Amino acid sequence: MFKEDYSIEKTAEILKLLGDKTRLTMLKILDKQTCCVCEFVEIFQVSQPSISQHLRKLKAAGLVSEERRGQWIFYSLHKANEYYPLIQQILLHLPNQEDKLLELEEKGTRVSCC
Amino acid sequence: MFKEDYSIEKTAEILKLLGDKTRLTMLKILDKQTCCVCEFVEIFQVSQPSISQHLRKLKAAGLVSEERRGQWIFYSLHKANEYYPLIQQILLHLPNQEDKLLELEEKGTRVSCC
DNA sequence: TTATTATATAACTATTTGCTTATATAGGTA
DNA sequence: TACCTATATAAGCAAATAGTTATATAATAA
Repeated sequence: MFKEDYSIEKTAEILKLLGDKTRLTMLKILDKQTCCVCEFVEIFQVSQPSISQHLRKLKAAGLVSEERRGQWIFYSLHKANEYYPLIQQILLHLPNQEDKLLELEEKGTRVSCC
Repeated sequence: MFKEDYSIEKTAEILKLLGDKTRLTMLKILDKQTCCVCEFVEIFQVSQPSISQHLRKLKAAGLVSEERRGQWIFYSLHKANEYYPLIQQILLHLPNQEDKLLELEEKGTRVSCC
Protein backbone atom coordinates (compact mmCIF):
# COMPACT_ATOMS: atom_id res chain seq x y z
CA MET A 1 0.00 0.00 0.00
CA PHE A 2 2.87 2.34 -0.69
CA LYS A 3 3.55 4.85 -3.41
CA GLU A 4 5.73 4.31 -6.45
CA ASP A 5 9.22 5.68 -6.33
CA TYR A 6 9.84 9.09 -7.82
CA SER A 7 12.90 9.56 -9.98
CA ILE A 8 15.83 11.30 -8.33
CA GLU A 9 16.10 13.80 -11.18
CA LYS A 10 12.50 14.93 -11.14
CA THR A 11 12.38 14.94 -7.35
CA ALA A 12 15.45 17.18 -7.22
CA GLU A 13 13.70 19.56 -9.62
CA ILE A 14 10.62 19.68 -7.42
CA LEU A 15 12.68 20.20 -4.27
CA LYS A 16 14.62 22.99 -5.93
CA LEU A 17 11.32 24.71 -6.60
CA LEU A 18 10.33 24.27 -2.95
CA GLY A 19 13.77 25.46 -1.88
CA ASP A 20 12.81 29.09 -2.07
CA LYS A 21 11.21 30.86 0.86
CA THR A 22 8.67 32.70 -1.28
CA ARG A 23 7.54 29.68 -3.30
CA LEU A 24 7.44 27.43 -0.25
CA THR A 25 5.23 29.91 1.58
CA MET A 26 3.03 30.25 -1.50
CA LEU A 27 2.48 26.51 -1.59
CA LYS A 28 1.71 26.38 2.12
CA ILE A 29 -0.90 29.08 1.65
CA LEU A 30 -2.35 27.42 -1.44
CA ASP A 31 -2.65 24.11 0.38
CA LYS A 32 -5.52 25.65 2.36
CA GLN A 33 -6.77 28.61 0.32
CA THR A 34 -6.83 29.90 -3.21
CA CYS A 35 -5.03 33.13 -3.82
CA CYS A 36 -4.53 35.52 -6.70
CA VAL A 37 -1.46 37.32 -7.92
CA CYS A 38 -2.20 40.71 -6.43
CA GLU A 39 -2.75 39.15 -3.00
CA PHE A 40 0.63 37.47 -3.17
CA VAL A 41 2.16 40.79 -4.17
CA GLU A 42 0.81 42.35 -1.01
CA ILE A 43 1.76 39.41 1.21
CA PHE A 44 5.35 39.18 0.04
CA GLN A 45 5.95 42.86 -0.70
CA VAL A 46 7.74 42.20 -3.96
CA SER A 47 6.93 43.32 -7.48
CA GLN A 48 4.05 41.79 -9.42
CA PRO A 49 6.34 40.33 -12.11
CA SER A 50 8.36 38.59 -9.44
CA ILE A 51 5.23 36.85 -8.15
CA SER A 52 4.12 35.97 -11.68
CA GLN A 53 7.48 34.40 -12.38
CA HIS A 54 7.37 32.25 -9.26
CA LEU A 55 3.87 31.12 -10.16
CA ARG A 56 4.91 30.34 -13.71
CA LYS A 57 7.61 28.02 -12.42
CA LEU A 58 5.22 26.29 -10.08
CA LYS A 59 2.68 25.93 -12.86
CA ALA A 60 5.25 24.60 -15.33
CA ALA A 61 6.04 21.84 -12.85
CA GLY A 62 2.35 21.08 -12.48
CA LEU A 63 2.31 22.03 -8.81
CA VAL A 64 -0.34 24.71 -9.06
CA SER A 65 -3.28 25.32 -11.32
CA GLU A 66 -4.93 28.57 -12.27
CA GLU A 67 -8.49 29.61 -12.79
CA ARG A 68 -9.53 32.94 -14.18
CA ARG A 69 -12.41 34.73 -12.49
CA GLY A 70 -12.99 38.02 -14.18
CA GLN A 71 -9.86 40.12 -14.08
CA TRP A 72 -8.27 37.91 -11.50
CA ILE A 73 -6.48 34.64 -11.88
CA PHE A 74 -6.74 32.45 -8.82
CA TYR A 75 -4.11 29.88 -8.11
CA SER A 76 -4.54 26.71 -6.13
CA LEU A 77 -2.51 23.63 -5.31
CA HIS A 78 -2.83 21.02 -8.01
CA LYS A 79 -3.57 18.12 -5.72
CA ALA A 80 -3.93 15.59 -8.51
CA ASN A 81 -0.26 16.04 -9.32
CA GLU A 82 1.92 12.98 -9.02
CA TYR A 83 4.16 14.82 -6.55
CA TYR A 84 1.41 16.13 -4.33
CA PRO A 85 1.82 13.34 -1.75
CA LEU A 86 5.46 14.35 -1.31
CA ILE A 87 4.66 18.03 -1.24
CA GLN A 88 1.91 17.63 1.27
CA GLN A 89 4.19 15.67 3.59
CA ILE A 90 6.65 18.52 3.46
CA LEU A 91 4.04 21.22 3.96
CA LEU A 92 2.70 19.43 7.03
CA HIS A 93 5.92 20.30 8.84
CA LEU A 94 5.46 24.01 8.26
CA PRO A 95 3.61 26.55 10.39
CA ASN A 96 0.12 27.50 9.33
CA GLN A 97 0.01 30.52 7.04
CA GLU A 98 -3.70 31.29 7.11
CA ASP A 99 -2.98 34.48 9.02
CA LYS A 100 -1.48 35.96 5.86
CA LEU A 101 -4.77 36.15 4.00
CA LEU A 102 -6.65 36.99 7.21
CA GLU A 103 -4.50 40.10 7.53
CA LEU A 104 -5.50 41.16 4.05
CA GLU A 105 -9.13 40.64 4.95
CA GLU A 106 -8.74 42.87 7.99
CA LYS A 107 -7.05 45.50 5.88
CA GLY A 108 -9.86 45.12 3.36
CA THR A 109 -7.50 44.22 0.53
CA ARG A 110 -8.54 40.60 0.14
CA VAL A 111 -9.90 40.01 -3.32
CA SER A 112 -13.34 38.52 -3.08
CA CYS A 113 -14.86 38.51 -6.47
CA CYS A 114 -17.67 36.28 -7.73
CA MET B 1 2.77 12.82 19.22
CA PHE B 2 3.66 15.00 16.29
CA LYS B 3 6.75 16.99 15.55
CA GLU B 4 7.22 20.69 16.06
CA ASP B 5 6.87 22.90 13.05
CA TYR B 6 10.00 23.82 11.16
CA SER B 7 10.48 27.42 10.14
CA ILE B 8 9.76 28.20 6.52
CA GLU B 9 13.15 29.89 6.09
CA LYS B 10 15.24 27.03 7.39
CA THR B 11 13.11 24.44 5.62
CA ALA B 12 13.58 26.27 2.32
CA GLU B 13 17.34 26.19 2.90
CA ILE B 14 17.27 22.46 3.53
CA LEU B 15 15.11 21.81 0.49
CA LYS B 16 17.41 23.90 -1.67
CA LEU B 17 20.25 21.65 -0.58
CA LEU B 18 18.19 18.58 -1.49
CA GLY B 19 17.21 20.21 -4.77
CA ASP B 20 20.34 19.07 -6.50
CA LYS B 21 20.54 15.67 -8.17
CA THR B 22 24.03 14.95 -6.90
CA ARG B 23 23.37 15.91 -3.29
CA LEU B 24 20.00 14.19 -3.23
CA THR B 25 21.56 10.96 -4.47
CA MET B 26 24.37 11.32 -1.94
CA LEU B 27 21.87 11.57 0.89
CA LYS B 28 19.91 8.58 -0.37
CA ILE B 29 23.11 6.54 -0.43
CA LEU B 30 24.17 7.78 3.00
CA ASP B 31 20.81 6.87 4.47
CA LYS B 32 21.83 3.23 4.15
CA GLN B 33 25.62 3.18 3.90
CA THR B 34 28.63 5.25 4.82
CA CYS B 35 30.72 6.47 1.93
CA CYS B 36 33.96 8.36 1.46
CA VAL B 37 34.86 11.16 -0.89
CA CYS B 38 36.77 9.09 -3.41
CA GLU B 39 33.87 6.68 -3.74
CA PHE B 40 31.50 9.53 -4.49
CA VAL B 41 33.96 10.80 -7.07
CA GLU B 42 33.78 7.47 -8.85
CA ILE B 43 30.02 7.16 -8.55
CA PHE B 44 29.24 10.62 -9.90
CA GLN B 45 32.15 10.97 -12.30
CA VAL B 46 32.89 14.52 -11.31
CA SER B 47 36.01 16.09 -9.86
CA GLN B 48 37.04 15.51 -6.26
CA PRO B 49 36.70 19.19 -5.30
CA SER B 50 33.15 19.18 -6.63
CA ILE B 51 32.27 16.30 -4.31
CA SER B 52 34.04 17.94 -1.37
CA GLN B 53 32.11 21.14 -1.93
CA HIS B 54 28.76 19.32 -1.97
CA LEU B 55 29.70 17.51 1.22
CA ARG B 56 30.79 20.73 2.85
CA LYS B 57 27.37 22.25 2.23
CA LEU B 58 25.60 19.21 3.60
CA LYS B 59 27.86 19.22 6.64
CA ALA B 60 27.39 22.95 7.23
CA ALA B 61 23.65 22.33 7.39
CA GLY B 62 24.19 19.49 9.83
CA LEU B 63 22.78 16.90 7.44
CA VAL B 64 25.84 14.68 7.32
CA SER B 65 28.65 13.91 9.72
CA GLU B 66 32.17 12.81 8.98
CA GLU B 67 34.52 10.36 10.61
CA ARG B 68 38.15 10.00 9.66
CA ARG B 69 39.52 6.49 9.32
CA GLY B 70 43.14 6.67 8.32
CA GLN B 71 43.48 8.58 5.08
CA TRP B 72 39.80 8.39 4.39
CA ILE B 73 36.97 10.47 5.68
CA PHE B 74 33.70 8.62 5.79
CA TYR B 75 30.46 10.47 5.62
CA SER B 76 27.14 9.35 6.99
CA LEU B 77 23.68 10.80 7.46
CA HIS B 78 23.43 12.75 10.66
CA LYS B 79 20.23 11.16 11.89
CA ALA B 80 20.12 13.13 15.12
CA ASN B 81 19.60 16.29 13.11
CA GLU B 82 16.39 18.16 13.73
CA TYR B 83 15.51 17.91 10.06
CA TYR B 84 16.19 14.22 9.68
CA PRO B 85 12.50 13.25 10.01
CA LEU B 86 11.68 15.47 7.05
CA ILE B 87 14.64 14.27 5.05
CA GLN B 88 13.90 10.64 5.68
CA GLN B 89 10.30 11.09 4.55
CA ILE B 90 11.59 12.55 1.31
CA LEU B 91 14.22 9.87 0.78
CA LEU B 92 11.63 7.15 1.25
CA HIS B 93 10.06 8.17 -2.05
CA LEU B 94 13.30 7.64 -3.95
CA PRO B 95 14.59 4.47 -5.58
CA ASN B 96 17.16 2.47 -3.68
CA GLN B 97 20.74 3.42 -4.51
CA GLU B 98 22.60 0.54 -2.92
CA ASP B 99 23.59 -0.70 -6.36
CA LYS B 100 25.95 2.27 -6.66
CA LEU B 101 28.36 1.03 -4.00
CA LEU B 102 27.80 -2.60 -5.01
CA GLU B 103 29.13 -1.74 -8.46
CA LEU B 104 32.27 -0.32 -6.90
CA GLU B 105 32.68 -3.50 -4.90
CA GLU B 106 32.44 -5.59 -8.04
CA LYS B 107 34.98 -3.37 -9.73
CA GLY B 108 37.16 -3.70 -6.64
CA THR B 109 37.25 0.04 -6.06
CA ARG B 110 35.20 0.12 -2.90
CA VAL B 111 37.25 1.50 -0.04
CA SER B 112 37.20 -0.99 2.80
CA CYS B 113 39.67 0.14 5.36
CA CYS B 114 39.71 -0.75 9.06
C1' DT C 1 63.22 12.22 5.23
C1' DT C 2 60.53 11.91 0.65
C1' DA C 3 56.73 10.23 -2.05
C1' DT C 4 52.01 8.91 -2.43
C1' DT C 5 47.18 9.15 -1.52
C1' DA C 6 42.87 11.35 0.23
C1' DT C 7 40.68 15.40 1.15
C1' DA C 8 40.01 20.50 1.59
C1' DT C 9 40.38 25.07 0.00
C1' DA C 10 41.25 28.93 -3.30
C1' DA C 11 40.50 31.10 -7.48
C1' DC C 12 38.16 31.28 -11.69
C1' DT C 13 34.26 30.73 -14.99
C1' DA C 14 29.88 29.80 -17.16
C1' DT C 15 25.21 29.21 -15.98
C1' DT C 16 21.23 29.94 -13.28
C1' DT C 17 18.44 32.54 -10.27
C1' DG C 18 15.54 36.15 -8.43
C1' DC C 19 14.78 40.49 -8.62
C1' DT C 20 13.88 44.95 -11.05
C1' DT C 21 11.67 48.22 -14.74
C1' DA C 22 9.29 48.59 -19.06
C1' DT C 23 5.88 46.87 -21.96
C1' DA C 24 2.20 43.79 -23.75
C1' DT C 25 -2.20 41.42 -23.14
C1' DA C 26 -6.75 40.68 -21.41
C1' DG C 27 -10.92 41.72 -18.96
C1' DG C 28 -14.13 45.26 -16.78
C1' DT C 29 -16.23 49.66 -16.79
C1' DA C 30 -17.58 54.38 -18.27
C1' DT D 1 -14.77 53.65 -28.06
C1' DA D 2 -11.28 54.90 -24.15
C1' DC D 3 -9.55 54.03 -19.63
C1' DC D 4 -8.45 51.28 -15.65
C1' DT D 5 -6.99 47.10 -13.33
C1' DA D 6 -4.84 42.45 -13.18
C1' DT D 7 -1.58 39.59 -15.07
C1' DA D 8 2.16 38.01 -18.23
C1' DT D 9 6.31 38.62 -20.69
C1' DA D 10 10.77 40.79 -22.08
C1' DA D 11 15.08 42.61 -20.99
C1' DG D 12 18.68 43.71 -17.92
C1' DC D 13 21.46 43.05 -13.73
C1' DA D 14 23.63 41.46 -9.43
C1' DA D 15 24.16 37.49 -6.68
C1' DA D 16 24.34 32.65 -6.17
C1' DT D 17 25.55 28.12 -7.96
C1' DA D 18 28.12 24.16 -9.64
C1' DG D 19 31.59 22.98 -11.99
C1' DT D 20 36.70 23.32 -13.21
C1' DT D 21 42.09 23.55 -12.31
C1' DA D 22 45.71 24.58 -9.07
C1' DT D 23 47.34 24.25 -4.58
C1' DA D 24 47.39 23.25 0.45
C1' DT D 25 46.89 19.97 4.21
C1' DA D 26 47.01 15.55 6.45
C1' DA D 27 47.83 10.69 6.88
C1' DT D 28 50.49 6.62 5.18
C1' DA D 29 54.31 4.19 3.25
C1' DA D 30 59.02 3.69 1.64
